[in-house]
Amino acid sequence: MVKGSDPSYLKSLNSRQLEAVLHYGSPLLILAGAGSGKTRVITTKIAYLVDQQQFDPRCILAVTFTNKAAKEMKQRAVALAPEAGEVMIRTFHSFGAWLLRRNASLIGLSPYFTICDEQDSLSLLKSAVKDKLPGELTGSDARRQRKEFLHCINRAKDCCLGPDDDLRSLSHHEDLPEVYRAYQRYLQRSGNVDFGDLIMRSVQLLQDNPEVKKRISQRFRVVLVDEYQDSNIAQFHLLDELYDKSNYICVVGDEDQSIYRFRGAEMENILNFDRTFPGTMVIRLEENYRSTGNILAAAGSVVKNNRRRLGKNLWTRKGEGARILMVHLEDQEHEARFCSDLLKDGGYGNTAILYRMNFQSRSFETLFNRLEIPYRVVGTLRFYEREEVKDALAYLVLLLNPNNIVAFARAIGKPRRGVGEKSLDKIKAVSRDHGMDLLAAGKTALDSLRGRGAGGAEQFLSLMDHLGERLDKSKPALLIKEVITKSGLYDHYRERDLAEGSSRLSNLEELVSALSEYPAGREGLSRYLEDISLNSSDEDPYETTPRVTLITVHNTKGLEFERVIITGLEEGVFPLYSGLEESAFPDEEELEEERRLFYVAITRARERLVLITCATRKIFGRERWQTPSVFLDEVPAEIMDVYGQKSVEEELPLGCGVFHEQYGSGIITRKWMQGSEPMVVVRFENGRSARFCLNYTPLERIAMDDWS
DNA sequence: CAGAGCGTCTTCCGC
DNA sequence: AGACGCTCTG
Repeated sequence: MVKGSDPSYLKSLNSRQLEAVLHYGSPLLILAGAGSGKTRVITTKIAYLVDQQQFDPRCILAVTFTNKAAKEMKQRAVALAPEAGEVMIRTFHSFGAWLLRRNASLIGLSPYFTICDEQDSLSLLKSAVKDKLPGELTGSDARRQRKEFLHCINRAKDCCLGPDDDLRSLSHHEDLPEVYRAYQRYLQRSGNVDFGDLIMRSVQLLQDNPEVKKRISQRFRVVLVDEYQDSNIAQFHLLDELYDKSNYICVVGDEDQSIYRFRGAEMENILNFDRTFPGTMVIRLEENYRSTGNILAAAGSVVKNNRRRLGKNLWTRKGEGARILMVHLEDQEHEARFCSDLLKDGGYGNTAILYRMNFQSRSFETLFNRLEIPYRVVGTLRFYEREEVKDALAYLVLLLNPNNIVAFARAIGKPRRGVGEKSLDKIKAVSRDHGMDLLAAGKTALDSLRGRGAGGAEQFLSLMDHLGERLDKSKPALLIKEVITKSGLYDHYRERDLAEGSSRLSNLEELVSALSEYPAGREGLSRYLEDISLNSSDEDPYETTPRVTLITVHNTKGLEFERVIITGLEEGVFPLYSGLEESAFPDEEELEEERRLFYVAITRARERLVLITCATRKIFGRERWQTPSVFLDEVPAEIMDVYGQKSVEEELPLGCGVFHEQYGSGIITRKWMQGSEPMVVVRFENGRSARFCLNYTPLERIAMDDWS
């Protein structure tokens, strides 16, 4: 079986990596530290299986976390062994979509079902709740409540729980089951699934249809999972359904990099893997090829404060490298200015500026635009989430799936045709009562529509008829072109561009060219729609000028940069306090997740690491005092250089003990800015409180033990 | 039914 | 500070 000599790609591996590549048989857990050559191991393993072990590539399934990672994995595997091109490499969600489409009829869906994003989900939920609980959710906080419900529903799906299951661990809201049920019914009727459904319904499909399960688990003899630390319970179930004792399963992950708890990731999956799959072999990859010694020391010293971990020790053959730079600044404008100063060395392409929340990019963008520093912002406003793009696509979505309520409402209402809520409700009612799709229902309801609505609806429906006739013959690019011109969207957006100085028309042109790569007919269109709904990053591959990268920490997963600047290292920002109240400190689990996030951020750096903390920051349009992140204390002082001084604020954070010459010892209970004057309220030992301006009143910081 | 004007509440992270 | 949704008016 095995060819005469080892292929060259095995020779460059270290012994642990080699062991992981060659292993076969029992379940395998690879604990791969940051920068330990994880992707290389997986791709080599794939290549080895198809190239040396003569596995049929179609028997191998590799699951990644992002489409970008999937793409990269395939490229690298193919570079090692061309046969790997046939291996199925997908994200969990994309695999779910594949499985559901092939078996759509078994679960009462058209194979052309559409995957809805959060916006679509919210609007579906709105209609569902309106029918179900009239008047219930119409208050001023209706939107907030819908979001809350949707959040719970998503979490339920992450756990594979349906509306009839016990949901009390998620929310005690008594309406949740009913809202969930109504929402699911709406999704089904509308021919939609959401992200959670892609996994949950796949699990159900396999559980309810033994013959499908048998077929699938016989096909995929080898299942590889990357980023296993971020899998959720539903994904675990899916894996469990695919698993068969005669199959080979291998998961790769790093519990220290588990950063998606907020959307249902379950660290227990990786922590318990060896118990769940008896006979598991565990291999640790601890040699780091990315970062200098000092950077690894910082990372290790931070993450060792976490209790929930399996533990590993990263090491490197590189030297200590440069010291870590820690910077105290006044506010986010100074933060941006400091970064621009660092960039005077011209290292645009080698530098990434990391932040916890997307909106933090603003101060950098403003300044960099002014200074003409080239930058790219990773992962904001996706192209297909733009209003005009969604508008045009709604017509095509509706062609493929004429039950799609969201797309129907969007398309018939944009541009304005005089069809409003009333007319729409009539059409929906006809569709429901007569069991016809929305386009057919529209025609039936035409007679009963009054006034402006009638003419508009008729015009719209005849356009859809015309497009429908061409659906199977025309290329998607031609169809969308026709949609844009004949629907009136072109005129609509030309006027708006003129009025607002925007460039939405050019986005529509971009849409046409994006579609031009897809083949004619339903299949091509359907493939395009799936690609855009599951693809997060659409980076321009023709990008050549070196640019600074502005990116959230979450988005840096799997990336590395020569120089990394982590900004906003302040209590409440990083670690983020999610509660609305200032006092909503994170619990231990949340804090550990934030710490892992910080760990991920640090380990993105190859050579240089800069940590920035500001004394004040504008949040929600209000200037707020900030306290340096607790994480900064966890980086060893002996490998850091400190720039800038601690401000008055940092020396006297909220809650610290202070001494006043006259009044004695007390504690700071409030802080705010009065104009440019920093003010505090101190509660003294005798129980009395007093207000001071820090510029005029000397307060000495003391340890709390001194007086309490 | 559509657009203007106004009040609200917000924004973590993302497949 | 800005987006969004709701209300009011033509």
